[in-house]
Amino acid sequence: MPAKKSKNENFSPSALRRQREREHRYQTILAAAEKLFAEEGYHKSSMEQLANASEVSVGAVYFYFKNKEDLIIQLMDEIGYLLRKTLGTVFLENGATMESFKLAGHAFFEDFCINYPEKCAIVFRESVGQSPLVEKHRKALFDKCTSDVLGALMAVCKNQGVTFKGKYSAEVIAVSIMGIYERVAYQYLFWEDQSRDLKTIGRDAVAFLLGGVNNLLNETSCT
Amino acid sequence: MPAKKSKNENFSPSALRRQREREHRYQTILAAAEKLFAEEGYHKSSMEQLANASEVSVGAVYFYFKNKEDLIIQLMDEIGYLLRKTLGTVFLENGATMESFKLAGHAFFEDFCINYPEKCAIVFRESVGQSPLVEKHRKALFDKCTSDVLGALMAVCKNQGVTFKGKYSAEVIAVSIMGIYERVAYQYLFWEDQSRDLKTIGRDAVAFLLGGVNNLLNETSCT
Amino acid sequence: MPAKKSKNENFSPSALRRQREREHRYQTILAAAEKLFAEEGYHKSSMEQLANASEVSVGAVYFYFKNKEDLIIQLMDEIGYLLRKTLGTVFLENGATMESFKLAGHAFFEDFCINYPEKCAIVFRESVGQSPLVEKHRKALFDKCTSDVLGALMAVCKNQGVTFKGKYSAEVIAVSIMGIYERVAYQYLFWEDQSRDLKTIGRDAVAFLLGGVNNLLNETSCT
Amino acid sequence: MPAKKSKNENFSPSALRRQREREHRYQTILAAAEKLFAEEGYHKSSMEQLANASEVSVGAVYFYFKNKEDLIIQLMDEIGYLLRKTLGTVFLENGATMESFKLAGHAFFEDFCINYPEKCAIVFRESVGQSPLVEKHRKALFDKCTSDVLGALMAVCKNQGVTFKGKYSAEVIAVSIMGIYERVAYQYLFWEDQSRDLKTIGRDAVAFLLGGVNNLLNETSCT
DNA sequence: TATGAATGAGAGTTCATTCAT
DNA sequence: TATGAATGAACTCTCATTCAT
Repeated sequence: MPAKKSKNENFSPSALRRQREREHRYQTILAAAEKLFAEEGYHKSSMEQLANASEVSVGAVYFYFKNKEDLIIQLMDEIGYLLRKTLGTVFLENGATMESFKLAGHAFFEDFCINYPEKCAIVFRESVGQSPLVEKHRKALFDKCTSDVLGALMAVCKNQGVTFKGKYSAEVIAVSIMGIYERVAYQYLFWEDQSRDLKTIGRDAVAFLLGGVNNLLNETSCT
Repeated sequence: MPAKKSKNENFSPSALRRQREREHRYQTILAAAEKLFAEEGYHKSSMEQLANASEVSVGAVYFYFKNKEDLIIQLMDEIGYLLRKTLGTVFLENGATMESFKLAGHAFFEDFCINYPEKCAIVFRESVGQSPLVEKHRKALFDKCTSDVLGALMAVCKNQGVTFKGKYSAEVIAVSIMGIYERVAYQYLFWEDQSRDLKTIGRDAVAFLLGGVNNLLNETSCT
Repeated sequence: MPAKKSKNENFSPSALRRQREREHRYQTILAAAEKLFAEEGYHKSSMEQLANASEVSVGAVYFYFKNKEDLIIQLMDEIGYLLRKTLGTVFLENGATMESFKLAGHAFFEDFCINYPEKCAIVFRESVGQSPLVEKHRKALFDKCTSDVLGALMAVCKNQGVTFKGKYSAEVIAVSIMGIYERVAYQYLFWEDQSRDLKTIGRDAVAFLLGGVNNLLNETSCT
Repeated sequence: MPAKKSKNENFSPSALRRQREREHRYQTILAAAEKLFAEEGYHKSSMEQLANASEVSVGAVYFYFKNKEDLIIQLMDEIGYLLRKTLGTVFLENGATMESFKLAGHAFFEDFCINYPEKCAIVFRESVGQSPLVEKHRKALFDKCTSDVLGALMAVCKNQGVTFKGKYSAEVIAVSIMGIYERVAYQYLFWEDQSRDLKTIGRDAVAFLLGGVNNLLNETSCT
C-alpha cells in the first residue's frame, strides 16, 4: 500500500470533515441571508443581524463572503441555477413543444414560486437596482432564462416551419414571457399574498402567453 | 386687520407670486431628484447631493418634502399620473377596441419610455423593494394601470360577447400585459440600451400580447 | 448708497459671525488633534476621542476635515508654515551670514522646540510612515526648510567667493543640517525629556554644524 | 528514564534537525516581515499577509513571535546588531582616528543603506511612533550607535588632547552625526530614490560632518 | 421661508489574536 | 508544532434629519 496520498482522494478524515463543515457553514449563512433579506429587505439587514441569524460571528460572515454585495450575488447565482434547472428540466424531458411551454410555466408558478417565495423575493425584489455588479448578475440570470425560452421558441417554430421577421422578434417574445412570469409572481406573491391560488393564477397567465405564441404560429404559417 | 383669507380668492399679488415660486421650487427639487435617483441610484444619492443639484439648501428640501422616502413617493405618484394619462388617453380617444390595445402599447414604448427613460428608472428600478410605504405607492401605480388595461379588456370582450371563466382570469391577463411592458422596457432601456430601436422592439412585444388577447377571444367565442 | 453688496465686503453681520465661528471651530478641532496625536499617537487616537476632546460630534469633525488623514496633513501644513516662518524670519532680518545660521539654529531649538513640543511630535514622530499622501506633505515640509537653508548656504558661499564641487554637495549639507535639527530635537524632547536644557543642547548642536560649514568655507577658499 | 538533557550536549540528531528548522522558520518569517513592512508599511500589513508571504499559517507566526509588535522589535534588534557591527568594525580595525570617522560614514551609506534599504525603512520609517515598547527598542538602537560614535569621538579628542566643555557637548555631537546619517539616508533613499548616487551623496555628507569635528578640534586645541 | 452647521446612531469592514484539532 | 477557522472589539466614515439663526 502506497503511503503517498494521490492528489484528489485519500484526504485525511479530519481534512474531509473540515471541508464538509466549511461547506455547511457557507450554506447556513447563505440560507440565513436569503431569509433575512427576503423578510427585512437587503438594505435594512445589517451584517450583525445576519451574523446573529446564522449563529456565527460577524468576522465569520466575512470569512465566507467578501462583503455584503457578495452575499446577494452568490444568492442570485444559486437561485439562477435552480430556476434554470426548474424550467430547463421541463424542456429537456418534453422536447421543444407547445406542451413544454405550458409545463415550464406551470413549473415556474407551482414549483418555484410556491416552494421558494423567498428566492423570488431576492431575484424579483431585493436585488433590483442595488449596484452595477449586482445588476450584472441579475441580467445574467434573466438572460439565461430568456435564452432558454428563446431556444424552445425557435425549436417550436422550426417544427412548424415558421420564421420570425424582425431582428428582435423572437427575443422580444422571450423577454415578454419572462416579464409575465415576473410581474404575475410579484403581484400575487408580494402584493396580494394569494400564494394559495398561485396555481390557478399561473395557469391563467400561461394560457394567455400560450395564446400569444399560438397566434403567432397560426398567423405566420398562414401567411 | 384683514380677515382670514378665504380659500380660493382675494390673494394679494405677492402671495400669488409666492405661491407660484413655491410650486416652482417644489417641481425643481422633484425634477432634480428624478434625475439624481435615476442616474446615481436612490440609496447612493444623499440629501446633500440633491440639495446641490436643486441649487437649494438641505433645509429647503425638508421644507418641501417630509423626508427622503417622501421624495420617491411624490415622484412615483406624479409618474403614475403621467403614465396613466399616456395610456388612458388612447383608450379614451379610440374606445375599447383591439386597436386601442395596440395603440396604448405603442404609446408606452414610443412615448413614455423613449421620452422619459428616467421616469422608467424610478418606477421600474429605483423604487423597488425600498420600504412598505414606497411599495404601497408602487402597488397603487401598477394597480391603476392594470385596472385601466383590465377595463379595456372587459370592454373588448363585452363587445364580442365573451366572458372569462376563472376568478382572476381577466385580471391576471392585465397583470401579464403590465409585466410585458415592464420587463421589455427594463431589458432594452437599462440592460442593453437600445432605446433607439425601442419602437421596433415595442411593436414586437405589442404584437405578441395582442396575439394572446386575440387568441383568447377567438378561442372563447368559439366555445 | 448702493444696495447691491460688493463682492468681498459688506457681508451681513450674521454671515460674518458664522464665518468666524467656522474658522474658530476648525482651529479648535485642529488644536485638539495636535494635542491628541502628540500625546496618544496618531493611530491610537480614534475620531471619537478627537470629537470628545474637541467637544463636538464625530460628524462635525468630518464636516471640517475630509478624513483622519486630512487632519494630520492640515496639521503638517500649518506646522510647516510656522517652522518656516521661524527660521525664515531670522535669515530675512540678518541676511545670509554665518551669524544667521547660528541664530536660525537657536530659533529652532529655543523657540520652536521648546514652545511647541507637540508640533515637533507631529512632524518628527506621528506623521512618519503613515501613507503616501502624508509622506508627500512631510517631504514638502522638509524640502521647503532644506531649500531655505540651502539658499542661505549659497548666499554665504557667494559672499566668500566659494563654490561647491559636486552635483549635490550644497543640497546634501542642507539636508544634513535638517537631520541634525530633527535628531537632536527627537532625542532630547521625546527620549530623554530634557527640554529644560534644550537651549544648551541646541547651542552645542548649532556650534557643531557651524563648524562644518566654516570648515567648508576655509578649506574651499584655501584651495 | 533519561535524565534531563544538559544545555549544550547530547541532543538527538532529530532534535538538532528540529532546532535547525525552527531557527530557519524564524528567520524566514522575520525576513518576510522586513520585506512586507518596508514595502507595505507596518500598519497596512496584516498578520495574514505576513503568513502568506512566509508560506506558513497565521498560527505559526504566533508560535514564533509573541505578537505583531514583537515582530518589529525583533527586526529592530537584529538590524541594530548589524548596523552596529557595520560601523563598529571600522572603528575596531582603524582605531579611533579621524580616518575611522570617515570610513564609518562611508560604510553606513555605501554598505548598509545601499545593500539593505529595507532595513533602513524599518529603523528610520516603519518603527517610528508605534508604541512605547517599540520606541524603547528604537531608542536602544540609536543609543548604542550614538555611544559608539561618542566613544570614537572621545578617543580622537583624547589623542589630540582636547576636552569638551559642556555637560552634553560630545554626546550632542554624536547625536547630530546620527541625525545626518538618518536624514540623508531617508531623503535620498525614500524620497528621491537616488540610491545609485548614494555613494557620492554619502561622501558629501561625511565630508561635512568631518569638517564639523575637525573644526572642533582645531578650535578647541587652539584655545 | 431658507440656511447649513451640527448631530449621533449605525453601517460595513478589518484584523490581531486565540484555540480546537 | 502547525493549522486556519472563528472571534468580536474597534475603527472610520456616512447621512437622514434637526434647529438656531
